[in-house]
Amino acid sequence: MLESFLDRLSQVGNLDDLDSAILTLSDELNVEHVVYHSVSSSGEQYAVTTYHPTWVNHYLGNDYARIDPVVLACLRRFHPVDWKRLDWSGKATRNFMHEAIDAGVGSQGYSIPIRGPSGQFALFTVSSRDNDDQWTTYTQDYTRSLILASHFVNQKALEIERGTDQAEIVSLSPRETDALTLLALGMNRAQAADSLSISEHTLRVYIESARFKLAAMNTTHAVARAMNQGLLRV
Amino acid sequence: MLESFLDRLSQVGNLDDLDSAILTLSDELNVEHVVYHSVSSSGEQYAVTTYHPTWVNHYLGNDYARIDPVVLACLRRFHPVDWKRLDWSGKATRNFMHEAIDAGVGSQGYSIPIRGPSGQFALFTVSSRDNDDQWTTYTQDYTRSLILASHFVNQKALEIERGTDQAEIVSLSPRETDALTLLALGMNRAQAADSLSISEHTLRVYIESARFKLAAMNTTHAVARAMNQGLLRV
DNA sequence: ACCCACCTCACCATTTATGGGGAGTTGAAA
DNA sequence: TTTCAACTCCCCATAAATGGTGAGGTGGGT
Repeated sequence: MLESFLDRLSQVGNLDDLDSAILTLSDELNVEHVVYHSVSSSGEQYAVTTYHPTWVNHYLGNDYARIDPVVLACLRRFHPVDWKRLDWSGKATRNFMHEAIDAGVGSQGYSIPIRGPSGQFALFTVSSRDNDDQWTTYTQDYTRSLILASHFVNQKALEIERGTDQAEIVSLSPRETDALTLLALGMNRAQAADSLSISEHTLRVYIESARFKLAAMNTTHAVARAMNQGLLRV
Repeated sequence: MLESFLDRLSQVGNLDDLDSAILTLSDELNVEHVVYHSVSSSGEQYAVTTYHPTWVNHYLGNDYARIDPVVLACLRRFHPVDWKRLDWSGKATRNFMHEAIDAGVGSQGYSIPIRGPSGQFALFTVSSRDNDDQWTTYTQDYTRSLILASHFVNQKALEIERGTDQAEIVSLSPRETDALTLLALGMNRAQAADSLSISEHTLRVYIESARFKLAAMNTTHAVARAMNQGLLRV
């Protein structure tokens, strides 16, 4: 049922094309609203949505991603999230929910978390005003299509964002990886050096060269960047 | 074409069931070999494969994941990886490739990277001894099935894993998140405090309480753990 | 054959982070 | 209404990391 969308997606060459391709998804997937929102590790965001711009601005202006139960749940899960199974108790949360519904967001929703290299994180969401039964049927019928759509949309978005989908090629030497890994595990330099059976001085050299390669200001930064780039098996 | 597998998967209740369900995939997906390999942030590994145990042990014993171009590429990409498009030059790499082929791995392969919450990373791989043309046709026909299979296998694996070990739900306060985020971006305490318009002393309190919540030995460790648990939007 | 990336080791001075004390306000949940 | 978590501010002493500048050996790739 995604044929025409996937065909169209393969023709997409820039973000504008992608925008309009994604907007056709609400028809193809038979829902009222579609949202694709990606955040890269460098903080760049890309979002396409059928929501009203007023709501989008309100959401961003209030930094609602911090309290939005959908976002919070997706950050912790691999499974797609059905909105109605989340915890909507709490004052701020319920207030947010009412604002969202008033803004036409739809009371039913289904969100798929997507994770890419270098700490990229994206959400693919569909929402409607169905009742519970309709929505249950819908999600059962469409789960696979939604997963595939989210996958291919994200793939295309990453492809466009950086020309290829290859992450920047920072490569650490084995020892540099060892050093950062042990530091990420909470050791100090003395412990890490001991664990690798090298002198603390030598360890420092690795940390410093890793810091340089990663263009990091300090050790914590280097570890954070290395983790974001999937360089550490912690 | 995945119907019977997905049916079977939904019945799976433990790792042994999952093992045998995955092993049926080579028939269902019409390939010689199937591999699912997951590494969680805490370092626990789970793997199922149709490869010969001798090869698996050899691979693990030599820590080949460090030089395996398939693994290295998947760590950097979102797109599935067709083995034949990788760079197999380099002495160690070519040596590894020959060993793999001799062990019956198959010269053609297709690997899908999968990322879950808390830094989980998994690979879903199929491989065969087809020639280039056969393989191109195969991957075109089966891409979607492979993506869906990888998704549902990983979903089930996480589900089982989570059932067995109670995932501790560490939650950081907004300020704690702010503090760790800025440190992860490379700021020192003075800069971070300045950026948040609070005193450096106050910032320290946040860092320390975050460190306590995360059971971290030091700031670097706290940032690493927070990132692994998807607590930071860096 | 040569180059370059990698691995290994050392000292000194300075900047930063950490450990251990306290204290007062606010706002939301039970 | 009480309780508790979160937010804000402060000092002192010590431990740890960083910046700068070295050097020498090995192995793989062009």
